[in-house]
Amino acid sequence: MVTIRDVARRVGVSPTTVSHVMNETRFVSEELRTRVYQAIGELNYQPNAIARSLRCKKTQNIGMIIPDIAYPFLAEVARGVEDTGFKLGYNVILCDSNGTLERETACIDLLREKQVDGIVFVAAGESSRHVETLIKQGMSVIVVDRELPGLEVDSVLADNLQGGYQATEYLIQLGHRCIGCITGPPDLSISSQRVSGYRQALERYSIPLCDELVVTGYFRHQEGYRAMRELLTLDRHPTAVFACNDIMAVGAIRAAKDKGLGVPEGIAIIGFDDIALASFISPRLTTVAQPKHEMGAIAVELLAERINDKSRPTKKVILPTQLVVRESC
Amino acid sequence: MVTIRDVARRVGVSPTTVSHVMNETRFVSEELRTRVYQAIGELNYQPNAIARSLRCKKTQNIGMIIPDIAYPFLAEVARGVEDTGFKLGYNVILCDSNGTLERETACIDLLREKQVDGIVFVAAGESSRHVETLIKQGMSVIVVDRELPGLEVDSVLADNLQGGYQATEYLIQLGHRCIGCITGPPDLSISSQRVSGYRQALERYSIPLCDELVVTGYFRHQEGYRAMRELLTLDRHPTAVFACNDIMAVGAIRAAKDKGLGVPEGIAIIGFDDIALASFISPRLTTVAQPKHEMGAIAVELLAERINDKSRPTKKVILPTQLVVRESC
DNA sequence: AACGTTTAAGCAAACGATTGCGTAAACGAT
DNA sequence: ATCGTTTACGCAATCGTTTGCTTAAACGTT
Repeated sequence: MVTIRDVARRVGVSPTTVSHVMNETRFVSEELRTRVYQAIGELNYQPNAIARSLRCKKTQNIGMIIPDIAYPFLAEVARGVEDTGFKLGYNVILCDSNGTLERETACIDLLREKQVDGIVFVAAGESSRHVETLIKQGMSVIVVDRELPGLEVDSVLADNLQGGYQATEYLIQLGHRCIGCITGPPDLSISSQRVSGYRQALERYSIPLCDELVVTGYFRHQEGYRAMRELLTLDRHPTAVFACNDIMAVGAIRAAKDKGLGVPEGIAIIGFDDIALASFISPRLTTVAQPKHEMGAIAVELLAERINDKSRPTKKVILPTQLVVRESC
Repeated sequence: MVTIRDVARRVGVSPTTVSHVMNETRFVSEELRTRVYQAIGELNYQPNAIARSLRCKKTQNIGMIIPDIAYPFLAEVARGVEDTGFKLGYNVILCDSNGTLERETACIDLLREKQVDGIVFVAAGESSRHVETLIKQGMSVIVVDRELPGLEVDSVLADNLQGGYQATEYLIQLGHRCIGCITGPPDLSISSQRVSGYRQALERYSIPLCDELVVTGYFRHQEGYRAMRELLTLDRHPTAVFACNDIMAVGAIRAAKDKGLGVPEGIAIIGFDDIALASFISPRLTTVAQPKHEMGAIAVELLAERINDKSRPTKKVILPTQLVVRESC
């Protein structure tokens, strides 16, 4: 491995000077500067980020803990994180928590050992204990797509309440009066917020809400499928369904069709997220879009701010959702 | 920050001893050992991986360069990588190359600076120049889902030829004689291999192949859509289409339906990859499955082998594909 | 000519771990 | 009692940078 010392030796200067020309951190004569750069080129020298990190006490790495990188919504958020992380000079260490608290804790420990400058956190559940201690220990953290109640922490998420309202209102405006809802995990506020939006819309239009029309689907295809079947066994089954994310909507459409119900003729279905495939499946999925890439981008920006100023007051940014009308309703 | 020295001081021993009890790298008396562990607990000490990396010249980090983490197939491979990386004690630094050679090179440089122990590489194109120099410089590399011609490098990929053959043969066995093919980027061998499989199957069953039935789709939804429209304008349009990946198949189904053609009644469509959503969309997608998670897992295993033995001969593992019959044909 | 000031660069100590070598104490053998 | 061995641990160098403190040389002022 070629080190800064090798470069220095070849030019006939001290490592100090080489360091200074590379970082432009103090004046070096034109002549030396060019000679240093030349030597760097000739030796194909690349600075050792590990050594620098040790000395400077920052790694320019951030961790990203997410429950499942193969979950389309998260993958797109991750793209945003990686993208603007790259722009801001950070690399991201990916940690898949598999949705379990256990792995989550293991990831946190690993990332601490690796001395990441900050952590982008999409929690598995909504338990905030470990995040709390993490922050107390001085780690910079940004929480994405989660509400960790009672925790002073930067966060970014979509306006799930509004989104749920938009979805439901749209269904109501189409004339539906019996509207089902397939929720995510009940302990996730992003899910319950969407459901609240659903309830508020019903209330606003004086439609009585009926508990058996709300069934939990845990944000997974299979569960969307199962939940829809359940809804369809109801004596007076819904004419429209709000699925709290797109992949459950896909599962729900599947279930409807399996029962001989066309979408949207037989039953209307609206999703949430607006994943890439939404506009291509059949029927094209009407859904509520979250600004996924932007969420990732803002997350990293907030995190960078926090890293550079531990004492700035926490921010919580809530991004608007947008109804995307296609064919499934 | 609490260092190994703090622990040593509190126990009244040298840092050496603390290091040795932590790494179990030489005998330390039972009594000291427990006292050290106790101090570690009390101080909430966590070793600094950066310092260790500097000294030991390995980081236990691997880089993963991929064109797009939001591409479902790659996301699932990435899960495999992250998963078994975790098991083998590696963290993965995610680098999205955006499919451009430029970003790819930038990622490589960054990862070298960060001193990763190895790189999991899903190339944007099939240019092997930078990978070649990377390897020459002593970096451990595993190439996934790509063939880099004329390069001595470990690699893992599915048997795309077989997969293309399976898909096409299945269509033929269903009675189709006029079969279209929507390909990936022409310069990607994984795509051209699938097309070769397609051609071989036609040949095997003595079906004349017709060039206008083969149109390039670049592996993207929109292109799948566009390509299908193109196929449907043909005088004698195909009765079945092999799309070289699932998301193009989804786009193709969309295009067929937009033309009033039902799937599979009007036209049969088969995909490739078997992404998670494939079994839930309508119609359920018949496709050729790649062992995505396994590919990621094997990639990391091979990479770990290579890291531990630079001189072992290169391996190229080719995983079998599997026809998954559902409803779209 | 003597002395301060500026300019351009080097010395050496960090950063926090690991590890080859050395050593004091205890023990056993003669 | 002497000497070799074993046991259980410490010393200090090292990994490759960065950076506070110095310094030699050049220059300007009186």
